[in-house]
Amino acid sequence: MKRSDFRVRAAPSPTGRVHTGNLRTFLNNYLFAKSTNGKYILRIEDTDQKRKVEGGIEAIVETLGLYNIHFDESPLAGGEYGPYIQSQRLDIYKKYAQQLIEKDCAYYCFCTEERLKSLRKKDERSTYDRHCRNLNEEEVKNNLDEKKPYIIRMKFLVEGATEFRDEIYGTIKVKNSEIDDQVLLKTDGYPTYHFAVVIDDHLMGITHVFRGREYLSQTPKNVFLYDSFGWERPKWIHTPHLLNPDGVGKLSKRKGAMSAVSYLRKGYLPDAVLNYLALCGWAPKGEIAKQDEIYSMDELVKLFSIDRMKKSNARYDETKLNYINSKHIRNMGVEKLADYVLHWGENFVLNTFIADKYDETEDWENELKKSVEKYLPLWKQNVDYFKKALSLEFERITYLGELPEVLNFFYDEKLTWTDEDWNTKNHNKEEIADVLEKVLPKLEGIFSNEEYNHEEWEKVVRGYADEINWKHGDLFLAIRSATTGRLKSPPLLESFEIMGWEKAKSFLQQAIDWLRK
RNA sequence: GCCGCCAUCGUCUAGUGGUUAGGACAUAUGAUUCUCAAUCAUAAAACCUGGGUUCAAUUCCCAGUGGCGGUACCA
Repeated sequence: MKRSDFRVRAAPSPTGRVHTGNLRTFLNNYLFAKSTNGKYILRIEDTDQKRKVEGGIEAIVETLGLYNIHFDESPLAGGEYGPYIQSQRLDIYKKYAQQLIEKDCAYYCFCTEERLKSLRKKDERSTYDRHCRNLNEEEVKNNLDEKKPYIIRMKFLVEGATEFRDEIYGTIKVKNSEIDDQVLLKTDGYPTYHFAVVIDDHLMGITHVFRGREYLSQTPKNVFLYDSFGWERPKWIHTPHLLNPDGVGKLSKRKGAMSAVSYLRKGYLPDAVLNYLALCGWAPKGEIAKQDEIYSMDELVKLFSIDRMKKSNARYDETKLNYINSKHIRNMGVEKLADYVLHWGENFVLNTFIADKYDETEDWENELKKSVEKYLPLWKQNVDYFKKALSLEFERITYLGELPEVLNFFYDEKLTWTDEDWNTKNHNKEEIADVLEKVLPKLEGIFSNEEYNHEEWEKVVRGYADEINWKHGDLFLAIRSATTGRLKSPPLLESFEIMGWEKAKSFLQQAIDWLRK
């Protein structure tokens, strides 16, 4: 088989939610498909009617699109192997279930749920007792004639063991006595996962079943079906899980998983999120790995290979994600980043996605929305000014959501302070006010001369600090608080040059008033 | 309970039958600096335990322990 013949599918339930964990699974599938030049297919597994959700498919496709993950075939894009939604394939499953009965690989079961429940005692083997396995033809016929509700179960092997190969975990062997007579068709006529997945993967020509490790010990059920039909087994690739930061359990929303949309809204770059996620459980070969671990999507596609996948689970670590994101932001450069930020504000923060229907909006999202509503028009008003302001801050942030706040003094007319915004360790507020009042005309002197330079500015401030016997740092800090409203900011001179002296002067005066009030 | 899988610094990982076990994030210290960030330098930090096999085991085998997953008319 040529690599370009590879067909890989993602098979989510249409819940509309894409969280960190499943985003990673989508990514792994995508990287494998693209790196082998194969096809990437989306199939919706909506066989549980209780969990059916309206619009969930659109939400998933939309979300992945935001990350530049696209499908070659899907319910929305179509393809030769449709329908790509399992609830639209019920006749197909019924037909193949009948075939299995004819082959004596499956049987009707009329057991009630109550009966099955009573079989399941805690701490004991809970496999089905195979009560209906040996009903004779007449009994089955009678029950069917009586319209008794029924299900169809696979007639799994009783003795021996099932062996199969996983591309990551190697040869797996499970005793057949461990495997239940899995239900294939439910009372409502819908197939179960293990049945539908085999039928569809076969019919859709899936060559590589790339899925989470939770299916590993269940795979013999799939093997049995492939073998019963006489179909060629696909290659199985089970991938380790992403665990909670504390290492307990699969990553859950409660313990740090965000929705895929929320990452973007908060101001993580799509490539940065994917960069991080790809590195969980996978690493490029030592010799070709980049020291800083920063990879673009293109690079990931080039480097990806399943023999570099780990077998063990990885923990989710937000600090590493933050590092990767800030690197991606820096690497982008101001020009490109400025465009992206404007796009981000409009299309990620202010926009409402289909996917938002399926996740609660967090408080920070509402607050971010408010501040972007306020500042985005100002940013857009003068893109050149925005780029200059951004150039001072973009290397100081970890995600874009910080921008409205850190850029505020470039845009606000008035600043507000609290006592914590001043370094009052060495000097009290009155002293600071007096000094600011004295330093103001000196600064004005500098900026009124168009020929001023960096040395001159430093000389004036330091000189005055010496004069009044202040530490240089204390004076810079006082000016900083006055003109930016914070104790931490980009370098002052550069900030003044961008915001203009008039604005800085106005802040100084406001600060003096505030300190004295 | 039973079954399957896994096990390198706090975290993500590289790597090996003989290595000073490498990198990244995070942490600490220092340099630089008007603060922050960045940068540079330095430090601390790991082969789960016990048996084998072997001249030699972190590496191979077995057991234990721990973790994850499965054991549904969920996927």
